[in-house]
Amino acid sequence: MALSYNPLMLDIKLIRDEPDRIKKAILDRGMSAEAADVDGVLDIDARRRALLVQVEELKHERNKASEQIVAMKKDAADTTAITDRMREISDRIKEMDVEVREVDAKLREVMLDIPNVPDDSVPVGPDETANVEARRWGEPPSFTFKPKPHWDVGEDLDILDFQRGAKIAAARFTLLKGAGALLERALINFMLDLHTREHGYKEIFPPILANVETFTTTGQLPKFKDDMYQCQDGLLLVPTAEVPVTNIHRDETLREEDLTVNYVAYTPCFRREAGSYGKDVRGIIRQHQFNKVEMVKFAHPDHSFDELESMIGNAEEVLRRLGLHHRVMLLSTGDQGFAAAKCYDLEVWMPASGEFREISSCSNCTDFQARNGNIRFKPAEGGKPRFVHTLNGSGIAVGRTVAALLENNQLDDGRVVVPPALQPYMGGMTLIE
RNA sequence: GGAGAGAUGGCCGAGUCUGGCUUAAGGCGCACGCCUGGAAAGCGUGUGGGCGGGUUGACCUCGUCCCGUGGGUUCAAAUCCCACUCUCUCCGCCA
Repeated sequence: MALSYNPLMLDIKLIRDEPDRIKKAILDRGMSAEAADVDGVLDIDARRRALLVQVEELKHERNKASEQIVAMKKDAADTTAITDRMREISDRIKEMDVEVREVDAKLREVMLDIPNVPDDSVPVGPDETANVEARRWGEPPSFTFKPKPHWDVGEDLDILDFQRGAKIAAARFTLLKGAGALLERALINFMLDLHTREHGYKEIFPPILANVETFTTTGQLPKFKDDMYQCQDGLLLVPTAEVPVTNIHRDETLREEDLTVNYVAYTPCFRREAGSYGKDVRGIIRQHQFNKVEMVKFAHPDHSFDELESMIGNAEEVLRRLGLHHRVMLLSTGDQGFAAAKCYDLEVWMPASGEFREISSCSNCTDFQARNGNIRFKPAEGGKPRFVHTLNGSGIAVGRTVAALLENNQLDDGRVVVPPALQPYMGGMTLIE
């Protein structure tokens, strides 16, 4: 009976008030006006409101008549005439309720195509060529020999086993052995300890299967269904901890004084990687299953962009402690995700290929996901609840960190140096050999 | 997997059998006011959210919807019917 429709991505009122700004944002992202139909949204929204006025008028009439019938019954009066009339009105209401529901569904459908509005500080451009380097840390290591790609380093040390990973599961699954498995586990613990003890995050271990509502809040559904592994009972494997952790406070109203809420979670992540068949076929850069430590923040709208700076800084700190050369890229309008208002990528140096590779991505989704998931806070001063801003970022991708360490820290004899920060997590091991 | 019980506002809890002055009783909590040297007690007032209209800021005001979720019956549903979800108790199975 509830006519309110929930998942809207952008604020419909914002589209009503500033349609031109939204249209510009869509073009800046390199999307076509057909792909994200602002005028269509406005049109359907107007129809919806006109319909609501009519049907609510009828409902008002019905409620009044109800009181009247009660009074008449008390006087033992004949109510046939009025009930007959109300029968017709009720039928009409039922029809219109159906119409409203249809229009709501239609509105939701077109709204789902409208992306978040990029922040003013985001460089405008069509794709990654317009990204801006924010800063760079360290120096690329120098080698007296030709550095091997990480898959060769790993296989020669017998710590990565691609053949058996494929035998057990499929291509893009890798078996970690011995010091490789230990390194993976050490990195997870190192990252979690860093973020919980020094960066003020609360540790979470969420479900790794989640339902459709959860996936809808963060925007993976309905648009990216093909990249998700689906299980029975309507559950899906999470592609990142962002999905379950952002949903912790779905349909909740937080207290303003509790913001910012900082969570960090280690989970395995599962991605079908549909449509990336040719890419990164060797090594562990692109896997169907990989481990990731993820940071999630629920922030006050006034501070969310400061929180984004702090979050990317927290991700960078992982690489600094491991001594890995890296740079931070501010993504352009055309390269950032659908839900993001602003996004930094953290890229680590890979000496074998001589390029930087993404190892973390930190986004401020402003109120985009919060509206979807109805995640709000009550202002301490009183007044209506407002939507929080949600942020998420890798802190960082574990498998890619293994790859970076194997390549950057390899010696000419094939052994790999364990960075000091990691040694306590590996039983004092200083060399993988 | 089997059997049973339950889900009502920030919380507790009545109402459901017997549909309609229920715009959900009562209590607790909270906020403000009175009282007080100050406090407690006492007294009084107020106390959710969504959507929409009123020339869209805020405030105000009017309407509508929300008693786990979704359908149905009816002039009218917290209340009757159906399906589903979740919680609790017991049994079975299990790391």
